[in-house]
Amino acid sequence: MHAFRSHTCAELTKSNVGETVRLSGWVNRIRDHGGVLFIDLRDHYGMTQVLCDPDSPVFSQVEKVRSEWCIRIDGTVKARDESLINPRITTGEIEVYIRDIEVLGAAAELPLIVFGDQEYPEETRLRYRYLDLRREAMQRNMTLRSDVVASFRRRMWEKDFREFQTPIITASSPEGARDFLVPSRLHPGKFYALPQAPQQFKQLIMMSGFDKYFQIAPCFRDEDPRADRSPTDFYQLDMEMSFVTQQDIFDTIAPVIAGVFEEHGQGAKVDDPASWPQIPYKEAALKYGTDKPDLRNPIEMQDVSDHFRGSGFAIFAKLLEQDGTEIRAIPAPTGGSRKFCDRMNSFAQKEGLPGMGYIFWRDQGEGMEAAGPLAKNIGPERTEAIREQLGLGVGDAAFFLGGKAQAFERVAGKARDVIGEELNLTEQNRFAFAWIVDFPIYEKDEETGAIDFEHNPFSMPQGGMEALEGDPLAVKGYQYDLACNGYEIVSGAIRNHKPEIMFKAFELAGYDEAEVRKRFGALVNAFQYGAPPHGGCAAGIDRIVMLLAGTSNIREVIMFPMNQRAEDLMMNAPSEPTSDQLMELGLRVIPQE
RNA sequence: GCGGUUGUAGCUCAGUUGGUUAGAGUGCCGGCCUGUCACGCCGGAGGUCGCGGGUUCGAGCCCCGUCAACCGCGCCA
Repeated sequence: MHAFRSHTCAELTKSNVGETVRLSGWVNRIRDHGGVLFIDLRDHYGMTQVLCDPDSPVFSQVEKVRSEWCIRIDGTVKARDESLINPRITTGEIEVYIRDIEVLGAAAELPLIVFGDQEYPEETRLRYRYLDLRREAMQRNMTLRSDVVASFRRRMWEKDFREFQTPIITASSPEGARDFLVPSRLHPGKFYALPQAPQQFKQLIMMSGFDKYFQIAPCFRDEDPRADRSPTDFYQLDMEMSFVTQQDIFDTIAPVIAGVFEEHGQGAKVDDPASWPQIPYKEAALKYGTDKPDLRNPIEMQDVSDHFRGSGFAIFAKLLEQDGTEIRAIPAPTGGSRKFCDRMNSFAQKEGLPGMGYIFWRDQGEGMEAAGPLAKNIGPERTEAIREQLGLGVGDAAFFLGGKAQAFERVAGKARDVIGEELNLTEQNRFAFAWIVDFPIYEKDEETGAIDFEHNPFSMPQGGMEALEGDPLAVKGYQYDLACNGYEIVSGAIRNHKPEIMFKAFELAGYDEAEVRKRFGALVNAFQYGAPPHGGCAAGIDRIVMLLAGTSNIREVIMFPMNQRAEDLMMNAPSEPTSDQLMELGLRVIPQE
């Protein structure tokens, strides 16, 4: 017999009754009845009830066993009495009578209990990740992750993409985020960098004639984390194609994404990729207040500035006299109660805005009555015009935010989410996708007035060289994101493969040719030797798995994540180097305050 | 860097208006129990109330500072 097991803990059925078997696993739960003692033995695959009584030669040893000990048992498979069958486990028809036991690994008192759904502080979970990962939900999440990656690979291979690995220790590639630097021992004073993405390499792979590339690629960025953003490193399905238009990229990757969501979405509705809308960035900002809208929520915001211009509501009327200001309405069907409106108003205040004016319409005997502080101030005619524009009626409400879009848009978008959720307007059990297109290439720094790249500098401007001759802020790129349920899950572009357009694009952002050659030398050089038009995208693996697992915390789907301060509590990283290491690298650490 | 929330037993949490000896569940240790599957019953150990200072006759609770965790902003695809 095998040293550790003849079967897994999920395998035994009625058909094995009478057999002598060997199982290994962890003690999930013990039920000691004095005479008879039950143990739920657990492994990756499932659970088997094993039992023991004083007739067993090893009873006294089995009695000593505790939760999470790793043990091996030999025993006889017994059928359970009809009344004792446990339908909740696959092995519920049988149990194994223990005749021999070997303790493979005893366990000390546990900092967290594997069995059950008890919640634990993340600090504990991360410090003892190997225990946390034993839990059913984490076993499920990590298995899902592996299956999703496998599914992506299979779907890409089926489309004739090839997977290539690109360097991890490489040159700093200034793409916007902060680099992780790696000191060079052979070249004291010089540093490698970890790639923020395989961006330049994949473009060079296109230069090299490979046509269709993909990779499940680690990306490294030294930025602060969020619930949906892992610090330090994360994984992307990175892909690039030659001789393609933006639409070709969509047509290629959309079925891959949709397929993975169909396969692992547990029956949730997945919007048909052919029907995914393509929403210009500007329109998304207006309607949804974000470039990653949740389209399960039907609410669309509208510009209602005209109704407030010169109105009796002085705050808005005055605001509108300034340049670049507007009044935005968030319609809230079925939200027509003062209680709800007040709650949303205080939500806006908590988010740092002065507040959110509102109007709601209620039934008043012979007709509709508009209530709320705004309605009084602007009068019945304007109120009615607003109601008509927004298509609202009795029992509905509308919220209003004013000022420069930049100042309130983020909160407006968040309010839209909260309203949709609280009023049950946001559809459940659905994955709603939208391409966001026509991103601006440049943005203006509010303080300095300087023009800089809004995104990474690799995108082809729509209109090419000609477009770059005009107003930089009006230039759109062949650059796109895919949003799903309020998360950005894909980002990509048709690349700028013409050196002269590239130099011009950088010039507008204040970088001269020498600077571009220095920072993107490999690409610029390569582009001189017959560059094919190309483009691609990258899909966030962690975020996709997070959505499929139904969690909003990315650390639930990463095996060994960092905490909020980019520390690995389990491995004790980061840590201080030895002085020998520093010496060898020619480095000295400047003590911090 | 900034803001919010939280910090009480190994773990999850309660703790009233500032008032005597800080509680519960779970886990742990011991005892009883031959059909449980979140087994049950009895008993026990286990506490720097994050840390420091202050107010007060008296602080887990109020005040100031500080540290940590999470969430968010800035930042970042």
